Amino acid sequence: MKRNKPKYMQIVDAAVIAIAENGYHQAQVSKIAKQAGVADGTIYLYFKNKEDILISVFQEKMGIFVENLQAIIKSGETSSEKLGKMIENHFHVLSSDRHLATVTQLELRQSNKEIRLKINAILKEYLILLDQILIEGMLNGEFNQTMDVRVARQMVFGTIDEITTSWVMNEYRYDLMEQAPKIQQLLINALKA
Amino acid sequence: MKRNKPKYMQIVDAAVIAIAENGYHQAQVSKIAKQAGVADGTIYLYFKNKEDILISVFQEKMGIFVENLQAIIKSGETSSEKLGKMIENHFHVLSSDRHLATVTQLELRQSNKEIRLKINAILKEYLILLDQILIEGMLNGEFNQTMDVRVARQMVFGTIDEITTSWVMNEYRYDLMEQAPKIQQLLINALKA
Amino acid sequence: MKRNKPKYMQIVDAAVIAIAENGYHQAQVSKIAKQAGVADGTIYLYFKNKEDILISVFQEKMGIFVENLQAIIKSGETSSEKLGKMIENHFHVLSSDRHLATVTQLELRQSNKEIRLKINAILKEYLILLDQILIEGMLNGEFNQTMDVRVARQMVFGTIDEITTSWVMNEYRYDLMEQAPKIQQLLINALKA
Amino acid sequence: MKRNKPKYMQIVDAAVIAIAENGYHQAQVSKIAKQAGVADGTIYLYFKNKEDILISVFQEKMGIFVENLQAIIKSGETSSEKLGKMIENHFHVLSSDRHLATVTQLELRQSNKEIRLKINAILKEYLILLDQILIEGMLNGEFNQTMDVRVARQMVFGTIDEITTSWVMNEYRYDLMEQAPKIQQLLINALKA
DNA sequence: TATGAATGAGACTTCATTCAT
DNA sequence: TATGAATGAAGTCTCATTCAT
Repeated sequence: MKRNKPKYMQIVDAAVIAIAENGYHQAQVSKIAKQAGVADGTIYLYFKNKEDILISVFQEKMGIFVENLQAIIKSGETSSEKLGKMIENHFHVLSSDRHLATVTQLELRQSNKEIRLKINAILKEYLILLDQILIEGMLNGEFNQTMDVRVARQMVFGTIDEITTSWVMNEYRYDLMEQAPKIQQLLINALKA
Repeated sequence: MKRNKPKYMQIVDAAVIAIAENGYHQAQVSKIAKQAGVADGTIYLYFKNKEDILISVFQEKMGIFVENLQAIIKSGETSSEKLGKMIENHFHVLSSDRHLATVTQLELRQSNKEIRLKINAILKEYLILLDQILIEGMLNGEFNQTMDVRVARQMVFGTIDEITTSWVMNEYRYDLMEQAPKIQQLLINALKA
Repeated sequence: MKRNKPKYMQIVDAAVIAIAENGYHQAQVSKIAKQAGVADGTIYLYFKNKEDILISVFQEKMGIFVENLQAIIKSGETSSEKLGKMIENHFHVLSSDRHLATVTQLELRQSNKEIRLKINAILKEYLILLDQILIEGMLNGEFNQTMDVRVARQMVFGTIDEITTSWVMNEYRYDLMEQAPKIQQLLINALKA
Repeated sequence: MKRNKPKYMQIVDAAVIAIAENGYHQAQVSKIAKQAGVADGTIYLYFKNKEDILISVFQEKMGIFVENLQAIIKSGETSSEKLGKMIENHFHVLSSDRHLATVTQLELRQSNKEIRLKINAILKEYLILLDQILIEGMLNGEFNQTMDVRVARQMVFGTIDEITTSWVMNEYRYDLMEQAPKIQQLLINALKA
């Protein structure tokens, strides 16, 4: 299993840095290899092609969001609290790694449709967990029981994503974490029964 | 002024079609020229370079949104009604032109950071109008007077944008206009005093 | 029609020289372009890819053999004389253009199976004409009427080809044309009734 | 002496299979190693480089032809009979090992000029034996005493080689051995006094 | 002897842009 | 204005070979 070998994550991390610092189209395989401290050819012992690196970046990093969110869901609080914690977690992960934030919010979106479809498939796992929170809240009476879950999920994710992207495009000029309470309030207001 | 000559819009429209049909990275200048019925070189009599075509596409098409929204704002209804009409207008324009929807929601986002910054600058005009609606609603007591306008605007725009993008990625399988009332309800709920 | 434009043959001829002088695997597209006095990209206005250049080389040059052989067949002599003239023509064309001889006898044979299959298809036209001579000779009683035409054709072509290849591999050290009468005699002896 | 160690022939045989099954350019050292059941690096304990493997393949396999032909020459029959037996032997060896036939007739010819020169040097031993048969036949009056031995040899070898190559390119669709009598007749006719 | 992970040079092709007509 | 043939820079990936174990 390639993913367990040390160089796999070494290259994934190098890709994040290379893409963040050079931009998607200027992050040539040779730059990623140099950043990772390996030869160009070594990349291809761990990844099928350049596309595979990019998808792996998203996959590995998205894993952090998903794992944290799974823990949040199990935490046995109210649905509103879970939603709030999800937003905090999302902002926290990206606040702590600006390279990653730049890559996921700006650079990786420049990839072609094929890659973006694969990225979306990975994202789906995260969105399913979000749906869980929403449905749970509807069932336990916290959230509006007549709302359309898909639309609600798109509102929540769209809001989080837009806020994060703006923060990156504004070059992290303000504190992303500080935005969390305001958004929580707005979204919970929108959803509440 | 180049913009008033007939071939200017002819090329802009051709670009929308070429990009929608071939994808951003496969919409070479020669394809746009062919679609417009002009020679490759002619493009450069009207546009500085390829980037200039793409920005012009966004600029010309965004104008429709802005003009409509200006009319909506002047319509003298409640802020909630204005917000609702804005959403309807947004969905209506994109529903009526799937090529344009594909281009703005999917393809143009593959452009590099520089182009997207310019696109964002054009978008700003639209967002300022949205801010106007929100502030007006806060002043007249319809909306929560303590909310952060920027965050509220990002929620509204992020939600609209995410819903539209999902609709395009799902290949227009459902009716976008039908989503409007649900979103209006959620968003007005979120914002209301 | 690309083939009628002057640069088409210019590139084909440059390819023969570049391959003869550098060897098949060292005849990069950039070398062919340089030899032809055009930019690398210009090659791709006339040829689909590198493979297409190589096949075109064979096709265009093989045309000379075929045209000459067609004239020989029409010349109204005995079948033996036609066979003799075919051999002379074959040797004459390659004697007069050592670059071409090197390319067809040595270099082009290093190409992959796909290219070689296409080359063989082109060669087929030549071999069909050879079959015509043989069959005619069998019908008019000059050649053995019980022989297997395919085997006879393979003997004639195999002999010519082996002699030419040896001549090239021996770096043209002897006069190829001088070999013709000896081969004519042997082959006509083999075939005669 | 490396050649006597068991892994030497193991690798040579693996190379024949790997090249026959994958084609010359797709028979990477790693594939040959895998087919031989050894590590890539082990190859280099027995062979100087990849070229050395290919030449060794030809050398080892050519040995069969040469040994058989030496026995035929010693068999004390007429020169015509010896020539006939040579053809039969040639066809028999390749008929019995289609992998080998594919490799010698098609794949190995894709190698570069340098390798083919070395292969030709190995082939020379075989051709010298063929010359022996021809000269003997000329001296004892069976064959035409005025013919050019080199040309005659090229005719015989060129014919055999062309017939075998065609058989391989036609994917062994007909019986190679059945061709032998026809060729014997044609060639002996060509050579006879 | 044997392994196999790591190396790194090298080439085909695309496409935005130019400029002679 | 309009044309379109020509330009040429630039990047992904393969694979023979090495060498530490």
